[in-house]
Amino acid sequence: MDRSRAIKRVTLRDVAEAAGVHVSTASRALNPDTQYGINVGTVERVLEASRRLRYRPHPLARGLRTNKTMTVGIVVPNLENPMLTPIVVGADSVLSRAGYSTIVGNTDFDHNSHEDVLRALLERSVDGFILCTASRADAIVSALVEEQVPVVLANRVAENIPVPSVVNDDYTGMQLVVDHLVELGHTRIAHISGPEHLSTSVARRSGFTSAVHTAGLVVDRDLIEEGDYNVEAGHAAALRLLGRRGDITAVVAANDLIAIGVYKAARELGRIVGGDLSVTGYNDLAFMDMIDPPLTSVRVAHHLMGAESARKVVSIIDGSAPPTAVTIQLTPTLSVRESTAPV
Amino acid sequence: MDRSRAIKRVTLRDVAEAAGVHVSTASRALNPDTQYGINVGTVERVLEASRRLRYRPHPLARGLRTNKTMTVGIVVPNLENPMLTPIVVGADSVLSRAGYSTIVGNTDFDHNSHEDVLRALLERSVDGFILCTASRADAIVSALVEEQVPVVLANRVAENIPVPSVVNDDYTGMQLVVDHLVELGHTRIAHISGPEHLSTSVARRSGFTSAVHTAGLVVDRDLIEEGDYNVEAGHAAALRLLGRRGDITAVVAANDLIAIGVYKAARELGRIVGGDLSVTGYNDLAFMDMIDPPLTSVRVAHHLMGAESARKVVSIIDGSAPPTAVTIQLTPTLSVRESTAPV
DNA sequence: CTGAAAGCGCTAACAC
DNA sequence: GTGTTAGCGCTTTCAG
Repeated sequence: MDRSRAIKRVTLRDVAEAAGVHVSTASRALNPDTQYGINVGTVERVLEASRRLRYRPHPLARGLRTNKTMTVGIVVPNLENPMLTPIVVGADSVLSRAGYSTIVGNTDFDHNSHEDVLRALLERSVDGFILCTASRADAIVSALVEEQVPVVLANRVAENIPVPSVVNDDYTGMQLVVDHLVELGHTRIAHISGPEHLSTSVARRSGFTSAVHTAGLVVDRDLIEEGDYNVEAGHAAALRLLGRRGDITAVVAANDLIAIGVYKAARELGRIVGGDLSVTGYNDLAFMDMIDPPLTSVRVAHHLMGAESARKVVSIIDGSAPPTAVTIQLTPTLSVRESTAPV
Repeated sequence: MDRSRAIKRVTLRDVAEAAGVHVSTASRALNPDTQYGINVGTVERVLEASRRLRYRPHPLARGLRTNKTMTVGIVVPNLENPMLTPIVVGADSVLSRAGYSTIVGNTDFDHNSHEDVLRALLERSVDGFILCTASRADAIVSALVEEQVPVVLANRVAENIPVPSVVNDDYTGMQLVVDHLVELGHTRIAHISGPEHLSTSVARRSGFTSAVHTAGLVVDRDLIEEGDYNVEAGHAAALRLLGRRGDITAVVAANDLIAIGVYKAARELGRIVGGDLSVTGYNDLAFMDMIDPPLTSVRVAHHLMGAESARKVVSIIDGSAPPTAVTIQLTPTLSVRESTAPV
């Protein structure tokens, strides 16, 4: 019984008594924002006592008073997707350094709805959110922002919602890919995009078409397919694409999972990836250099994305920055590997 | 200002007033454990009011009183390791269903020490821990257990510490691997183990030697190398191993990352994986079926591992099970792929 | 500059 | 059965 109290807590009261002052004085002495009006000697005594007794403020008690919990929720569509963990880790790194704890919310598993997960976190009184789950028109995000909850979007943006976002420059990423393929001599370049309701899909798709256009190539409507961001959808889309257009020499996939689906389809159709068919991915997940053939992919600064999102949400929470609708864009690079080859 | 209060909280007081009873009565009526001694009519009225006002108890206030926060900390050595996320997701799924929130602690990044992370979580008043970070002789885990903090170990066990664990049956997993190789006719089978201070390394290694022995083969000392659980260590160990023993036809790696390191070494030495050299991994990470050649690996029920750990820690927290030193072993299976072939 | 007192929202003795 | 009271540990008026 009373297990969690086995380590008896040192309270502010203990510190105050040890320093020979009142609790309220101790409280003020310990808080940098309020210790300005306290005798230096008193402050020193309280600090010393606090150190000696190893005092740690009780987060719940403090939270109850201040209505701040020093936790932020980071919500991801699927923690098992290896593109999301670096974002979480990057965010957690910054947050923990700033004294915040990170609560991870996973939406896809168990069919937890996005809204349920957010509600649950909100009830837990998180101080703010980093959302990797926004769709382009996201009513839930919109509601959150309207309720003045500190929110930062990562990876995806939402349209017409005044909220800061930290994303990859997907448009530029696609330019890199297309330029690379054009340099290799490709002229029939296809694209398998992600679902239209996600901003990444749209940005990558328009980056693709614009780059193809700039290269002086035709952007044929039937060179574009849409699929979900997973292997199966990539597989199906590639079968459709390569089935109806035998002249395609390169497929630009909107992410690595789709690219892997393309690999499977190519194998079934007797096409050689890195031989008569070039394939590119996006995100440059771990192991993409180990698959067969190693995948040319756009490297995204996911750690930085998480870190920047965290910095942003912290500054909004502590009021040092307004929650304005800015978008921080991170610059991608291209990892060229054997899945792309000259025509 | 006062952003987080934008959504004005409905308090128990509001519910009590709406139901025409005292707060304490409302509290009792709402708590299944205490509503036994309350008029059914009263209970009904309170419940109705609570529903109507959308009352949600304030977790901090409740936690301050009860010294329970309904959060558990799950600590992993590296969230970006794809073998750990399914454990986290499996645990989170069970925990959230039981009303708990999950706080993830990541130890490796930023050189956060194991102890620092645990202390931080403990100060946040988590109700219990799921640790994927235990070493065989872990003083920190030992201290935690002594302080009567509810702890469950996942994936790895600690020796001589009375604490429940949920792990894979690594011994059996290795039997599967060795039996498979022996069936293919291999007689010079090498092993690259993980670091000795981790229980998984020891279990897999002894499973390996015992199975080799059972098959009537010699367990040569110089057929075994030790390395960390990562690609570089696997690479280095494989170079040493294959360098000194040219007759090796199969390498059993203690995990998939080591196996990938073996792939690299084999390539450098002109050996063909799946041809004149068979290689096996352990964990069967995502994409291991897509690398070149597809890796034969031991499939571990990571989701289940997380889920079982969560069930266990919850039952310890709520007192329905004692924190006895039991070990739950999960049965692995073998995913046979092209990295293993007849001699 | 510091102490006293109130109270965040809740639960749990203790009355009646 | 239900109300009264106290208090979890902290911050923050308000006095002095």
